[in-house]
Order: sequence, then structure tokens, then C-alpha cells
Amino acid sequence: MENLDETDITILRILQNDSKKTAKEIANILNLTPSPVYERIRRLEKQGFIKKYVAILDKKLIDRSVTTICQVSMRYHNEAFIEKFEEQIQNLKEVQECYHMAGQVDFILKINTKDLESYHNFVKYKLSKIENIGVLNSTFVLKDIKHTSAFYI
Amino acid sequence: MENLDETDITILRILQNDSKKTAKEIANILNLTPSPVYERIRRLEKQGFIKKYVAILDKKLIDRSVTTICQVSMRYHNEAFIEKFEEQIQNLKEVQECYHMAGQVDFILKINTKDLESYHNFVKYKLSKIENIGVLNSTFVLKDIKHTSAFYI
DNA sequence: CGTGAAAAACTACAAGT
DNA sequence: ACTTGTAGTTTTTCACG
Repeated sequence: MENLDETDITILRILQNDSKKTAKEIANILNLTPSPVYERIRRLEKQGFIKKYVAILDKKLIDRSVTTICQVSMRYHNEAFIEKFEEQIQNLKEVQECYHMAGQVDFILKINTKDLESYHNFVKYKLSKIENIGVLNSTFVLKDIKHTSAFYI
Repeated sequence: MENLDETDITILRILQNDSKKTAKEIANILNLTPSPVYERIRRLEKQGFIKKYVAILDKKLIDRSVTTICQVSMRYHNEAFIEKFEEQIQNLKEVQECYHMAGQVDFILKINTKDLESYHNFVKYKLSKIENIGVLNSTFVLKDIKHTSAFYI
């Protein structure tokens, strides 16, 4: 962050919201020519500030309308169980986010499914099969108020 | 979803994980020429399956290392209060996700800050200023187990 | 750290099968 | 719906200020 000047920050802000903007367009915004913009972007990629470029899909159109927040507490908290849990979660395609938390709840998961029935099946046949789960508490999203991959910088 | 054939699905899967893949590269994977791939992508954009293209940044490098899950319950649940809350959340740049939930907790927020102190300031000067908040419960992410913008399709 | 120019690659579209 | 061909951009590199 200390390595970044205002031009870099502006480029990152733009690309976070629209990565299809060309170096030329960004150059116009910054009153520069495309070359330095292009080279800065390459540097930001190389240094790891930009991790990847992705397409964001419409979850309703691709039939993943139901979002569920699932809070999981483990029965025992030794390293082996925690690591095994983390490893198995990685392989569950329905899980879009999973965080190891401080506090009573050990993990918070965000899960996308087609409907409530498929969420039920996900819990029944996949999630609950993971060893050592103590409490499992699911709540459903009524409405997406805000949802972005962009960070405030 | 019913409108999509296997070729479309494959294109979406690829672009969800790497939107820099060119029509040419995708065409090679699919044993096609670039033109139909290109036209399918444009169609998928036009029909709204692809909402946008974005760059994903490294939150540690840009000094947004602390992720907090904040669960909010409102004091009163009338439409006006709910809408005002939603509107105000939109304008808080630190809030990356906010969902209106079914159940005891009304809203779940995911918030990114530089450190615990800046989270404290966020709550003190921004979040708690919103009218009608009853309970406010923050828990901190110890580790990002999984985190993707891609849906399982 | 920037400019400007030139080569290579890709996009975007037309016409044909 | 895909292939081929092609014009127009964009990307990418590089010599120079």
C-alpha cells in the first residue's frame, strides 16, 4: 500500500469495478498515454495487488437464487479436526465463502443453491457428513442489500 | 439456465475463474473457432448472465486485512426503518456484503477494515449512527478458508 | 516516469457453408 | 450454428526524452 501512488490507486479502483476498461480509456481519465497505464497494470499484477480477473454472473439467471448463511460450531477443537474440516469445505462447490471465526461460532459459511430443497440435500448429504460438527445453524437470505467484490481503497 | 447449452456453461465456468481468457483460448479448449465463442460471450453479456467483469485485489496488500461479520437486529420492523437502513448501508464503503435475513437476526454484514481500531471507529462513527438498531454483534474472521465470486454451475 | 511509434494479437463483423 | 476472412482496436514492446 505504501508502494502505491494516487495513479495506482485510481487504476485499482477502476479495475475493481470494471476490468474491461482498456488502458486507453484509463489513460484518458488520468490524462496519460496508454503505455504507462499498461505498465502500471502489469506491475500491479506482478506484485500481487491484482490477484485475478473474473466474470460476475447473475445468480438468479443461473439458478442459484437461494443464499444461505450457515453457522457451524465444532464439537472438539483440536488442530486435526479443524484442518480436516477446512479441507473438506474447500471441495464443496456450493460453498462460496467460509471463514474461521473468533467466538462461539467456529465457522460461517455462505452457500448458494437452486432452492430450499437443494439446500436441504446439501446439508443432509454433504455438510452434515463432515465429522465433528456440533451445532449447525442455517438462516436464509431474504434480500441481497449489497454485494460487491470491491474493497474500499 | 434452460437457454444455455453445454458450450455456454463451459464458457461461463471459464470466465468466472479467469475473464482474461481470450475467445481464441476458449475456442481451443472447446475445439471451435474464435467467432462462435466470441458471439456466445456477447450473447451471455447481453442476456445478463454475465453482469460485469472485475479485478480481484489482495486485501492484505491493500491494507484491508481485518474482515468482520456483524449481525444486526432492528428495534422496530416497519417498512420505513428497514428501507432507510438498507439505503444507509449502501453508502458505507467498508461494507462489502449485506443481507436481509430470515430469523432473529435481521441483517448480516461483512466489513473490511485496515485493523481492529478502524473497525471500532467504523462502528462508533458510522454503523451505530444508523437509527433503530437494536442488537449489534461483531465477530472477527481468524482465517479465510474459502472465498470466491464463482458460482457452482 | 513518461511519450510515441510500430508489431503482434485479439475483437468484431461480414459472407458463405 | 460454425468456418473463413478481414478491418479495426487493443495489447505489448521498445527506443527515446
